[in-house]
Amino acid sequence: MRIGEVAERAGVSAKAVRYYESLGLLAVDRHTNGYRDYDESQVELVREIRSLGRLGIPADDTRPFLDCLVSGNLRGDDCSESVATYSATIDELSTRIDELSARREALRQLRDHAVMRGEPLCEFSKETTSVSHDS
Amino acid sequence: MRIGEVAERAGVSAKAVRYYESLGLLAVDRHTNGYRDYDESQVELVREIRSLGRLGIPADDTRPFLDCLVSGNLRGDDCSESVATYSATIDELSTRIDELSARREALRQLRDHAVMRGEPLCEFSKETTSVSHDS
DNA sequence: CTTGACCTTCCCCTAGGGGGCAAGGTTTAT
DNA sequence: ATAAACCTTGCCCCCTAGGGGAAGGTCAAG
Repeated sequence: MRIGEVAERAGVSAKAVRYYESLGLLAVDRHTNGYRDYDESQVELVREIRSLGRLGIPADDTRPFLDCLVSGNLRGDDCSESVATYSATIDELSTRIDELSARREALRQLRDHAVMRGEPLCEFSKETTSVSHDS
Repeated sequence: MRIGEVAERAGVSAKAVRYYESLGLLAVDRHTNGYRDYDESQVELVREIRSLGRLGIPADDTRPFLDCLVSGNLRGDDCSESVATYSATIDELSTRIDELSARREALRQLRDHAVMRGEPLCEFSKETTSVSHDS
């Protein structure tokens, strides 16, 4: 099977498949004319990389799942290393979410203070102040 | 003033200062020997870029704040364009936080299902199952 | 004169590919 | 046989926000 068919069946671009290979995630045979030659199991591997990518797991961190599949397991997460990767990714996401939430809160304060300085001391501002949903 | 002093006083690296210039955020004079020559106000601009960066506002999006300062305002957010940038950044952060939260929830489900498959049908598993704080 | 601190430009690196180009292989239709 | 159409190959540049380092110019002090 050539790269175009693999890409289509896995739902990614041929460029992405070559990129995964460049990361060492796929060991690809070559035809006599230099074309890459894939088999069915590698379509599954590309799908695994892709679906983990959608979950925010970087391609470089998918090796446990790929090894798990290559070892004969039906699912990439049927190995303890894969589950550990899940947990590590969850922790990283939590850290990231906390950071972004703190930034958002800081920005809201800055914005509110700026708006207050911009509309200073309007005694009857209740009528003109927007009460709509805040962003 | 040369770049090293600007960098030190603004709390960034000289590389960062050159990078800001390459983005068109700073208009920098040159000495006769080719060295960049800065004045006090540009230290303030670099500080503004840096502090906005810490809030998650990309350097490229700091122009309203810099223009506001250059126009003579004491604060970079004393202009409506700056406040609009605050709001836009808040919205982007909210979108990003929602995405990450959804990913985290999906990962938790996958992890929990994987763990259940890995420890199948343990009738007296209550004693051995960890009750500690989940990650 | 030389050392050391500081400056300059230039190039490669990050994650995950996207876009594009020139060259060459394959297949099908005429 | 050949042309069109499509596929594949490698290669290079692009994105963040600079970091690291090379190769070399400039200046003050010893």
